[in-house]
Amino acid sequence: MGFKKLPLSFYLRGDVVQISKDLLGKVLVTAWNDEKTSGRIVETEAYAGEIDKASHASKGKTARTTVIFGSGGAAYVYLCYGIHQMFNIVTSKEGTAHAILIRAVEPIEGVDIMLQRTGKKVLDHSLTRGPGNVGKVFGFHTSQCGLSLVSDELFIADDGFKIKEQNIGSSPRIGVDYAGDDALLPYRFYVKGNPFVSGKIKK
DNA sequence: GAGTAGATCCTCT
DNA sequence: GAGGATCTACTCA
Repeated sequence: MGFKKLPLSFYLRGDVVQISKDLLGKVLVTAWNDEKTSGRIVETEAYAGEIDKASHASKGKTARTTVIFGSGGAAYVYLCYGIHQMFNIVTSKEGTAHAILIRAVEPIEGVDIMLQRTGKKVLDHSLTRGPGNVGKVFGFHTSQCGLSLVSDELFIADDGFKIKEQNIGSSPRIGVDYAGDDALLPYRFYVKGNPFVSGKIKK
C-alpha cells in the first residue's frame, strides 16, 4: 500500500472541480509541534475564482485573499464568525483565484489530539464534520495562511484508497445563499454514505 | 425533532 | 460599523 505525498503539480491544474473530486479519499496530514494528526477527506467544495460570487476572491484581490490569487499548493486559512478557522487549498497557477474548502474528514491518526483540541471526550461523527470543526481538530490558525502543502508539517497524501465514481455525490454548496445564482452551482462533492459528511443533517 | 439565537473577531466599506 | 464559506445549545412542541 503506497503512501505518497501529492506533488505540487497536483494543485497546479486548472480544473478546480476535477481537483475537488480527486481530493476525496486523500489523506490530510498536519504535524506541527510533534502532534501528528491525519484524516481522510470526505467532503470538499470548489470555489472558482473571481467570477464565483460565493468566493472571497470575487471581491477582488485584498490583503486577505492574496493567497488565493497566488500559486496552487498553498493553504488558505480564514476566520469565520470570529470562531471557526476554515482550511482551504489554493489551486491553479498564480493569478487564478481557485480554492477548495475542506468541509469534512474522517479521523485516522491523532484522534486523542483532536479530542484535546476540541474539548470533546469521545470520537463520534461530530468531531470532524463541518469546516469549522476540520479547522479545529487539525489545529489550523489564520497565522498558517499561505503555508505550503508540500512541506513536512502540512501535506496531503495518497494512500491508495480509491473512491468509486458512483460513490461520489455532488450538490450545491452550503451556507452561501448570499451568492445569488452561483449559490446553485453543484460545486460540493462528498463521499456517499459516509457518516462524517456534513450535508444530511443540514437544512 | 425542528427551529432559532448567540457566540466572537477579523476584514472590508 | 457591519457582516460573514459556522457550530452549538437551548427552546418549544
